[in-house]
Amino acid sequence: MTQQIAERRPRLNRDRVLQAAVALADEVGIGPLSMRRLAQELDVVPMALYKHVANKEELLDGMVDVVIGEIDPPVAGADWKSMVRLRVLSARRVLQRHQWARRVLETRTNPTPAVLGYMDSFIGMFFAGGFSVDLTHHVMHAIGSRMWGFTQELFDATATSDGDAPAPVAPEVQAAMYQEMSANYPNVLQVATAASHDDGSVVGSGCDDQFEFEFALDLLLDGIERLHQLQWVSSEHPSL
Amino acid sequence: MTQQIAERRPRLNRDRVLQAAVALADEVGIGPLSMRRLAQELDVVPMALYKHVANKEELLDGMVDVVIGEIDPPVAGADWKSMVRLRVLSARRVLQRHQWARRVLETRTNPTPAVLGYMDSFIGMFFAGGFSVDLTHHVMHAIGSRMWGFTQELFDATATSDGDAPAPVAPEVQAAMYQEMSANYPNVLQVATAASHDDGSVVGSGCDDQFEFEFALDLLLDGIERLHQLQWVSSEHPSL
DNA sequence: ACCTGAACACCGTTCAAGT
DNA sequence: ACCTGAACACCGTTCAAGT
Repeated sequence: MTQQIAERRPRLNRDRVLQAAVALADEVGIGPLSMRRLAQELDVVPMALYKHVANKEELLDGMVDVVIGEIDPPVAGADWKSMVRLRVLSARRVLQRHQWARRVLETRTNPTPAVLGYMDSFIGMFFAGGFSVDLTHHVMHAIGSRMWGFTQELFDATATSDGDAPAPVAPEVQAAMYQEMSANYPNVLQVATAASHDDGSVVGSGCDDQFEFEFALDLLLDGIERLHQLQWVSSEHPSL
Repeated sequence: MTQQIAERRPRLNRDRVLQAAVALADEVGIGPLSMRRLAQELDVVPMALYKHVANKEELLDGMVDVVIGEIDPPVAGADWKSMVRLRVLSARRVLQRHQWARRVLETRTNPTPAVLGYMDSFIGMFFAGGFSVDLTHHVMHAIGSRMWGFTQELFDATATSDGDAPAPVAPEVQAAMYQEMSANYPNVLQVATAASHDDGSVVGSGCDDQFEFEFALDLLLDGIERLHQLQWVSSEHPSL
């Protein structure tokens, strides 16, 4: 009898905890994800989680590992540039499915095995392309978070803190914003309106995130290719 | 008499709150900065702060504004490339004095006037250099957080979460780490050792952050210069 | 071996009251 | 006009106890 009831809630284990945490974060965002809330979701008392995860930091580490596991492995038999490009765009798709993951990734203080594994195979793509260790090192820094398929966009319109849809702005408020912008930030306004001339909003970001991401990625990849062809070495510190 | 005592603790105002918050964050880090702790530092009950700052988010906004105020204005009469470069490096010095500011900046959900002002004058440097609105827009995205003098470095060794110095690693632990790295992450190890061959550590980042920052910055600036010279326009979407 | 309950030391913020 | 005190609804985590 009690066994029957127990079966309706299978034994907790690390994996079930992590999967539930990822699902919960996907649903409600990272802010409301607390140990207590997660426990509740699993029909368990908060302290039960601590048998499977040392503390909240380790929970977040585990969640990151789950997400990284979803990134495609490198495609075989292509040149380094397309391998890198495709991998980055795959990572991007994954991180976009788990909006919270970007921020959590940024707050990890030391890399988990999954993170190191990803970096290792990423570096391997440059090595396979004949890059020197030296150039590869600098290139990894230059690519930075783009390696994970995102860039640090301050104030990206899609990322509201509470996970709600952006609040609709009343027309008169929009007009007032426009006034203030044109008086104080004419350059910002010019760029913003040019970027969103085909959608209705004035200050909202009407620009194509994916295009911007690829623009910057290709700018970097082309620069990197040039350095590689020139057999650039850092010890000489020449102008690029 | 009571007036005498009151003079030893001058009236609170918004500026005093923000200055104290910045000083406290500089000292103890952003984690321990709570409304309660800040109030204590100001010899005041927590709720007293709420007369000068609507809530904690607004406090953080204000702190960001204080920091941005320390960035040098653009130097006059130089070409766009050196103007941008110098400004970014000035921002970098400021953000390095206030280590917490990077993370706080990243969590702002909508820009404060100081942020908009900085962006506006940043965009102005490209306009003054003859850039089209279109190219300027994409360039701003590509530069991203580098505009503020930092890049999103996951796991940078200087940023421990608690603000303590990195824990010293016992030699035998270091040896074990080396073993594990060479077995599982040979590429990471190769890059890491090459970068730190002149300092003692094996896995610690012995690389020159400033060099890496400028490497990536110049890679971008050179690519941007090339596009500008070619009068690149996004509507044609040519290969870069 | 795994889960529970009660407790501790924190948060940000509200409300009504004091001066 | 500004500051206070008590309270509320949350946190992560400890410890000792249950099964």
